[in-house]
Amino acid sequence: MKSGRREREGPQSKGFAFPDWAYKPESSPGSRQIQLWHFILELLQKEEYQGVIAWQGDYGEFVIKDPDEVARLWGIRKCKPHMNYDKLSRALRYYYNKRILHKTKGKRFTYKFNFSKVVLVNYPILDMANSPFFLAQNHFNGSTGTPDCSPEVRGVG
DNA sequence: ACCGGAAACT
DNA sequence: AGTTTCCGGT
Repeated sequence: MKSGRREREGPQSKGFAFPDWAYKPESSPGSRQIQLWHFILELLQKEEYQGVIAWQGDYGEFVIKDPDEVARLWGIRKCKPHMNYDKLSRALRYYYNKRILHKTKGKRFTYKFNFSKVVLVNYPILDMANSPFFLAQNHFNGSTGTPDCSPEVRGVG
């Protein structure tokens, strides 16, 4: 039988799930703040946000059901009170060239992840054996979405 | 709604 | 580098 870890699967998710190691606590080396695509993944992972953003359609495809709310939540996380969908979507558009995302044309508020890129670039799968991802996964899942500007995470020293 | 250049900010 | 802000164009 397969030795891989079981994939996360919500009760009502239609067979779609990320492998556990796709979850990462923070951003890639270089930037300290959470990245937008991490945040999107985070919302997508939680069932309480299925009315706001959810997987839909093809593999890796998701639809933003409530653009204003997603923008609001992103604004809270980044402490940008004036965030809106216009600006958030600009950030998503920068992912096109980076090949992290692309737009599903014709479908409103619908984008699609390029998992091969997202996964391979950000997580050295080959190094999974002794990677901190399995540990990080717990950290990630335990995250309640504390804003990066929160005093809790800001300066302790 | 969606696109992408340009400049500013971190 | 990864956005945030702004905006003219489709």
